[in-house]
Amino acid sequence: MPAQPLTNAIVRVARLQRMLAQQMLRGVGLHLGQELVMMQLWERGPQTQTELVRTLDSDSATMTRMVRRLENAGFVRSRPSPTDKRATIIEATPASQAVRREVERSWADLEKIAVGDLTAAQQSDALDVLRRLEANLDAAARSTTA
Amino acid sequence: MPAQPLTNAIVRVARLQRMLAQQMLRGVGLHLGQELVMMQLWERGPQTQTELVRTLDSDSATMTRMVRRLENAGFVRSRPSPTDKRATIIEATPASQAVRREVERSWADLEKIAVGDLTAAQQSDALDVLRRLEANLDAAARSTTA
DNA sequence: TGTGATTAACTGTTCGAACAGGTAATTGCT
DNA sequence: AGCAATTACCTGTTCGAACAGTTAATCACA
Repeated sequence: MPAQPLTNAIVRVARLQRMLAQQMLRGVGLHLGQELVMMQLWERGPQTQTELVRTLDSDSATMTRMVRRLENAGFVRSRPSPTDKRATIIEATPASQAVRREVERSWADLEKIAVGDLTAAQQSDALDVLRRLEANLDAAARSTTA
Repeated sequence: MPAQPLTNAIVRVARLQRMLAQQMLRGVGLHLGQELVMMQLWERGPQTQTELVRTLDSDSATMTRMVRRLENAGFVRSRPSPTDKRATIIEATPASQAVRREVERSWADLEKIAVGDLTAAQQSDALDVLRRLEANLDAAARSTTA
């Protein structure tokens, strides 16, 4: 029994989830994290890098390079914004649609794995617990960041 | 409400926890992940790199470089194993003890933040939930890895 | 005892994550 | 209109994470 049970449990769960997601994405040709960008683009359509950063709670520098790699890999295309010369609009390429279904299936599988044999009520409890933890951590993060 | 509620919740909780841990470690001079190595060495004493890799569920290549950086930073010292010429024994330096208390306090703080105002019963429930998720994910990870 | 498999550590490479800065475009306010 | 602050994006750098492949030492067993 570790000294910080919750903290350690979160670390372990997150690492396992990460590992599984990575395995699943491997066949698709996406690196861990890139799937979040693609799903965002598939679902909400073309948008600015800054919009992606904000929605995914990411970093400007990380997004610049991630977009460049996705572009080199043919998953994404970028064009200058017509209204703001500083901004770049990113969109999923038609070719990327070929892997969309598989990415979405991977995430559905991941959820299914996590759920396991939990009953509907237990799933709901689990979600409550995670939301509670998130709220607690978020409050602390906000107070030290701000 | 996201399509994969548990998956997304885990991702968010883990990211917040990570951010907070990083903030806390910053003042100590340790990078995220290095604190796990140090705590292992502080608690269980000198040990082989391979032992660290196994206990922390890490990677041989990652550990090689992490140890080298910790050594350059003065937190760790390495010496050849007397019984196995392939192996290196790593130990925490006396100097590293200066930050031990602060690292341990940080982890205690992190736990306290996660716990928030949860009652003892709720904490126990939360732990059960996380253990359940871990077991589910672990089973899947093992079956695909093996 | 010698030989083939395993093990411990290392290098090379690519990636996301984070921080520090830097430039050009835009906005806000006087 | 003009200037300061903000914003969007970028580069440089350091880190852990993961994968592939190398070398040297050790082990297992025929």
